[in-house]
Amino acid sequence: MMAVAASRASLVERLERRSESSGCCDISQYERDALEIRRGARFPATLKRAKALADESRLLAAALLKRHGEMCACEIQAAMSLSHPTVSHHMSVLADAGIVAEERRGKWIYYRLKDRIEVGVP
Amino acid sequence: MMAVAASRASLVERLERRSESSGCCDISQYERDALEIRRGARFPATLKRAKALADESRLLAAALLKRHGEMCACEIQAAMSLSHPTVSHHMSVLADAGIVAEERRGKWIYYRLKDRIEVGVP
DNA sequence: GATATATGTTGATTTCTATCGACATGACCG
DNA sequence: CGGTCATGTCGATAGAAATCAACATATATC
Repeated sequence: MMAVAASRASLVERLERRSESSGCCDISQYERDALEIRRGARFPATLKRAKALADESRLLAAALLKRHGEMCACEIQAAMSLSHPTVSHHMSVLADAGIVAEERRGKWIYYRLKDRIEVGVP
Repeated sequence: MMAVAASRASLVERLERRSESSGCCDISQYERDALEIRRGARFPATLKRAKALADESRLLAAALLKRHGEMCACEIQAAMSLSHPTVSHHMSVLADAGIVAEERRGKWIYYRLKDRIEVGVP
């Protein structure tokens, strides 16, 4: 706690030194700025999509779906060369992030990419 | 090793069962497909960019840079509310992924967003 | 209803990554 | 040159996440 305060104090001084040479605002303005971005409508969803695509297997699944349009879980598993629980987990992450849509047809589960899934900077 | 072979064999059977109701290819075709995508020009760079943006602090830094155009390391640190080594590490990850450009001016380091940094599905 | 099959869930284990204190390096100034 | 300051690097630690065997649940068939 003391260490945090000391670190913040030295950061305040640093910002002040920089402000002598070019425009700069108060440390708490930066903090508020960050809070506003985090609380923005797009930030949490963007972060979630980025995390979902930040795994090799999951990005591969997305790329496969882009190529084939629609695939069954067993096909995705074949391409990933992983165990079925792992594939189930990964596809659940993609679905939860709004990247894929799933559809059950009897015993089989089919996946498709959704629209507007690119990760841009919010 | 034996477990892997048994698992793959059961997956082969599963793919065959599905192929009776709709088109399906051989397991090794899926494996080759995956290898081709991984080896593609865009896959590694896309994965790297996704990983870089998949951290709350780094996505925040990118969003701040989008808003302000250019920021000094100390300003980014103020917004992130993290220690300077952590900020240094994060900005290094973003630079390495080709998301930010850095420019040293004396003792100060300035960062800017690069063009075309969105993460799409390759 | 019993059995087989496809996939979801759980928990343990391993791997990966964010974080920071300490130290190192480079720029600036007197 | 010595001292100060900004940021890079290192190593240890804690937390997050990928992985799979075992178990659970849902669907299909006889």
